[in-house]
Amino acid sequence: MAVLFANFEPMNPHEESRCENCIIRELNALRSLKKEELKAISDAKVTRTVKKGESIFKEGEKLNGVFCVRDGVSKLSKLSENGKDQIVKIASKGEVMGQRSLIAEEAANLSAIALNDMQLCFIPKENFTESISKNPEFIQALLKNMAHELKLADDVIVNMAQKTVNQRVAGILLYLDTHFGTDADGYLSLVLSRNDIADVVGTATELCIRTLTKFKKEGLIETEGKRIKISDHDALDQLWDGV
Amino acid sequence: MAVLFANFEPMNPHEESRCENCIIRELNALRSLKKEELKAISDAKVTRTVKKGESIFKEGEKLNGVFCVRDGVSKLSKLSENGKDQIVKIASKGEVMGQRSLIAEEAANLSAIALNDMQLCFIPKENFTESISKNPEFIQALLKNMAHELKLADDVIVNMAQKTVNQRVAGILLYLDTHFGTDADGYLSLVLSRNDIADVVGTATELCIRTLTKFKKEGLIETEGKRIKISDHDALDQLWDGV
DNA sequence: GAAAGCAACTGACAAAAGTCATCTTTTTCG
DNA sequence: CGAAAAAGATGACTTTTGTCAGTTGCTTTC
Repeated sequence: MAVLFANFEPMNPHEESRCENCIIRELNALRSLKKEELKAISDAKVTRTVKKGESIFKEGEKLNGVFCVRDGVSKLSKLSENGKDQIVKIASKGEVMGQRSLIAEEAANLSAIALNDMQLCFIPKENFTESISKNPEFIQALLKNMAHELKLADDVIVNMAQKTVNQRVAGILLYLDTHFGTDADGYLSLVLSRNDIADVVGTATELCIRTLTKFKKEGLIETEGKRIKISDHDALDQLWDGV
Repeated sequence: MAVLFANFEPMNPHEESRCENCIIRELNALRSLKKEELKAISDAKVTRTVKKGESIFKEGEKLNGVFCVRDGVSKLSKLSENGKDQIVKIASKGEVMGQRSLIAEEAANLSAIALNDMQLCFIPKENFTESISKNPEFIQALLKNMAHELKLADDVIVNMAQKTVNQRVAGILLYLDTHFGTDADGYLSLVLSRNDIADVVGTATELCIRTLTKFKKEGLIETEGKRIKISDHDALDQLWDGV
């Protein structure tokens, strides 16, 4: 399985996207939040609309709550010292952004930017931390979750350090396929700019484009504008695995 | 500050290294473990000696406890699919290994190998998980800790993806300096093989050696056998920062 | 203390990745 | 709509990184 992000499993598309559902899904696999807590959180939340390209929060900012993605997709990136952005995570429906910062009581380490029009729920810090301090099951679920994310992060470190750009580009394509699926024509549903793909892979945009062009010539993918269709999934898998 | 590992702050060298201290230090900045719990853990622990080069645990293994480092240094690495080892962390006195796996209830993601002769305390799973389930302050300290490690891991991802081998070699030298200090002659106290340095940096041993040779010619470092002395700390800093 | 084995090192070359300039296509917006 | 801006694409070139083959030198061990 192509691990380029410390992400959660793909969401069941039939799942509802109400806020109650979203916080349960991300933070609370064990359904450990009590009814009253959900109600309290639900009442406190503020819904916000963010347009494509707009910033949700920036690295270094102090967050006073967490954002739950109701709809749309956001990239979480960090500016490296050489001036290039590195995309560390892609958050979509049902995922929560900012909880790491709240828990660690640190400023945000990443910037969040909307990749398309989004609907967000904002849950104030107080509601979030209250659940942490008062509900042991909730903390345990959170802890387990973080421990799992930490493993995935280690995997990403290994992949970034050891895989070639070729392999990592194959990886992001497979990732987009398993996590966001394809449209009616077989094209990857989540359309990223070449520049964003390069920022995920950690390479220059030109090399990213060249790599995609090469994949196209080799019959691994087809493209139409910025849209990409995977035509030889197995070959991409093998490329990723280094066969 | 050079972040090549998701590690903790350097340990105060005057701190005692009894087990009570070690688990407090790593997992329990808030001194949240109660006296009786410490006693119970202390009684249950098993001390073990591991010689240089020996394995402590291997990735894929199921751990039935955590290891606390009493003395010596261990590398935590993962074999990438292309057959190369990537060192993800260096654990030294006072640090705990294996807790991530226990918390996530997953097999070990990393292998631990002693870099020199070591003294370890083994704390059985039951003692560890009991503290987790019964002591809310303990979990909170752990959670906060994990959240912080996650931030560091993200930083490492960015560094591996965006920095050159040159910069990353400078980074590990600075890291070794701040975390393990120097001996009487000014040489870095923790002596790694060129191969291990390469495995931290994520490059080939030959390139790692060449880079060190270049640093030597440029007057950034001096070497004597495998020992390394930093002669121009500022220049290494600037290199790391990409100035 | 000699042989074996390993780690450090070097040269020569190949492959991968980055950069700069330029051109084309698509998208955005007044 | 049409101009301007942004994104995509490609060529030519440089730099970085990887690989293979081999030498040197240290250290371990019988």
